[in-house]
Amino acid sequence: RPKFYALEMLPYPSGFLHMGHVRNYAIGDALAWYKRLQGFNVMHPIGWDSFGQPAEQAAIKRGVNPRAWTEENIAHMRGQMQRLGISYDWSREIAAHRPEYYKWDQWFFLKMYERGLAYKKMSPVNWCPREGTVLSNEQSSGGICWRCGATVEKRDLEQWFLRITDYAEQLVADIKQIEAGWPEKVLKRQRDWVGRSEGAFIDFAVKDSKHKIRVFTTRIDTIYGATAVVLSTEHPLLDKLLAGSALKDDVARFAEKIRKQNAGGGRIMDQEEEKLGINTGVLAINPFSGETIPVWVANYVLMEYGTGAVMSVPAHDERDYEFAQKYSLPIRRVIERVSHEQESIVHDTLSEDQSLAMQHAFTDYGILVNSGEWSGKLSEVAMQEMASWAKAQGSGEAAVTFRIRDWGISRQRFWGAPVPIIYCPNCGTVPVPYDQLPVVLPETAAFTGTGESPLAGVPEFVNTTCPKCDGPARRETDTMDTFVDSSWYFFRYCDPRNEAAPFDPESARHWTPVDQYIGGDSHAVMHLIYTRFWTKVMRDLGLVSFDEPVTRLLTQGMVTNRVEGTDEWKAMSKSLGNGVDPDEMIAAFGADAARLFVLFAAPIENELRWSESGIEGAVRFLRRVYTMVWRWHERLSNTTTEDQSGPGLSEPSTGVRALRRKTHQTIARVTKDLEHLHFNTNIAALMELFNELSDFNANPANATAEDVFVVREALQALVVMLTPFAPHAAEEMWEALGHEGGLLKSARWPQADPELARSEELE
RNA sequence: GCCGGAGUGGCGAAAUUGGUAUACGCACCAGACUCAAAAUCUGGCGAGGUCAAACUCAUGUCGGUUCGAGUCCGACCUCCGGCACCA
Repeated sequence: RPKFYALEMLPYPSGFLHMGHVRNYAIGDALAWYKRLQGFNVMHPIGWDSFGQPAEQAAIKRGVNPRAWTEENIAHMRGQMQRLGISYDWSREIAAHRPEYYKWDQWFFLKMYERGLAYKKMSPVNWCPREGTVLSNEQSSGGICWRCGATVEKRDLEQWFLRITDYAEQLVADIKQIEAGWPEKVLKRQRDWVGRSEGAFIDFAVKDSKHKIRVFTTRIDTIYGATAVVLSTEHPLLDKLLAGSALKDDVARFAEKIRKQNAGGGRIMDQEEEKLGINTGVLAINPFSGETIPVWVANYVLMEYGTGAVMSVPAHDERDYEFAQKYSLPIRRVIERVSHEQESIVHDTLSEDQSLAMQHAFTDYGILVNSGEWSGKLSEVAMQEMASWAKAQGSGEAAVTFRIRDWGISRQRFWGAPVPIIYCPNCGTVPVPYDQLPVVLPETAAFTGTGESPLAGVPEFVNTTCPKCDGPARRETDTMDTFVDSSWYFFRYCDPRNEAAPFDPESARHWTPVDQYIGGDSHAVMHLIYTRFWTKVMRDLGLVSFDEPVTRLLTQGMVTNRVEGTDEWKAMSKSLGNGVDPDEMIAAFGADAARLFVLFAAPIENELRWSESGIEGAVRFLRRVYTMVWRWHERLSNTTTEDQSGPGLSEPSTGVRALRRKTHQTIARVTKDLEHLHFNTNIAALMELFNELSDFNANPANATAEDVFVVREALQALVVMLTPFAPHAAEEMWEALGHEGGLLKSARWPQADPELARSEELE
């Protein structure tokens, strides 16, 4: 049978399912059931993202053992999933905190280390003071901790990184392979995050010096308008350029002030921030015009992007314009607007007045003016030619830069996969040999919460022997970011008990890529970028043969509830007191009604507003269908050949024709909508079919053979099509209709007869 | 500021390629059943208008294309989300 891989995002075992999980799993299970009934061989696995901060926080605050705490949570949540009746293949269950899983995190780390993709460097890292740990760039976006919201600080630490920047180009280019199946808003955020930008590096020679300042620009066509070169306060050339200068101390003081503002409190500057700068007294030479322009240092130039230096073109860049206004730097216009009527007209000269009259930077493309031999050319043309010219002159080249930076995976935490590295006084940094994996976490450690790696306080872990020289050595005490665990877990499901490899490539060839992945869009950049990166690394290791791990992605909306005493709908949470306990819902209404409601109440990508009366409506519907099935139970389960022969040769009655038409129209509509995951309209269609059945109003006691036939046809279709949304009820009703061995054995997804589904008008 | 997405009853929402706007459900109203209530069943339910109908007006606003526009085009308004000195 053809395979289908339906996957929901790996949950963190916090201890309790919330309604967002219920929605997620109801969607995945509906799809899994639909595909099974269509004859697919469906893999529908689940597991646990069981490393991470909360277990450690529980250990710090309440002294519990993180492993025991985690296992208890998993046991409880597994029970909740089973009460919901999600059809998972429990034989494939995995958990990230178990050595048989994280052994392979370490294995991948070593493979990357061998290939130079994992490396260590001293680096200013994003530091969350509240949690006492390092965060990745993604996790500290906007200068606040993604988990606790604390303001992130900068600290210098030796950190392990994965070279995701080596794959930046592919992470953008390969989007075209998945754009048909992924939501545009996710792809957009990924593109933004990778931040690919085409432009050029240009070298400005420094007057009376052998040094050159390299800038990055996307607008080389504006270079004749450059009236300054501006460096970041962190720029490494700064000290050399200022050696012996009278202004040296002033500049150093300025840089220190800015550094304090930015690092202290970790605040990321925004556009409202005032631009501050200082003239270094150094002069640079524009390689195009030969003009000499001043070199400034300013707070608005970021060291982390491009080269940490820019050419300042106030006439054609808003930031440079603002900076020039403040410090009275010249503003020289070198691009003129092109209008369609006058595309051939060149404005070669502009008066000084016109330039000074600019109220804003003109940032569009246009025609170059006051640009020497390039005057009169269109921006698009000039950019290419000027980059080539610069290269020929040895003063630059066309270049592509990216915003994404390498993935820092070091965490000064206990509850994670240990980085499999040993430091030997003689041999230096030594990778743990593969046959010594896994590097097992000790049972416990001292949880001080101070930010020191807890593993550093466990001598029997730290002290080891060097694999190379057998001398005494120390283990690395950092653990890995938990996003490592979730970057490849769905490959492990294919072959979860393999002890010789993360998975057998054969089994991955069969099951992957994932046909449908379902989860919240909060993972649009972090998890979904990392897992795409990891897949490309696995491809280069020969483990998989494709570039992209997920063919179709669905991002579900949040489940919200009214906050007591307000008109606000917010995501359910304990602190707001607007949470709904899935177990209580199951106890009060049943798992099927809860699942039916969350799928019916809104399109899955929309926010879902919780409603008690809504779920009661789902109960009512299921009860009505039940009642009808039981009314017909006896007549339908005592099948005679006559009953199954169809409406015979006689002219069918209007009512019979109408019911059959509705039945087949519904089958066609539901089948089509399910392919597009429009569960809300599917369920509405099933309700319509049921209403039509009610209107048909035949009495089982004296129904004709024809009546029995059409009622059976309609009820069977209804029950089978209800299975993805209410599997328990459907199973029971299927048996009541006279079938033995259950739905999976005796039921198939119904087929629509287009002839019967044809609308009345056409007859 | 830039980039996405969305505006349809009291509410969640439907509406193939432009072709009966408001399917389905919730809430509400009336009736049946009941001593009564709940549950259940039946009917009603965009607004105005009428005994009832006819009719008029309604898919954020203003224009346009078309025999015909929720849907297409132009301008604008509002809300939600993302990014935010990325050169």
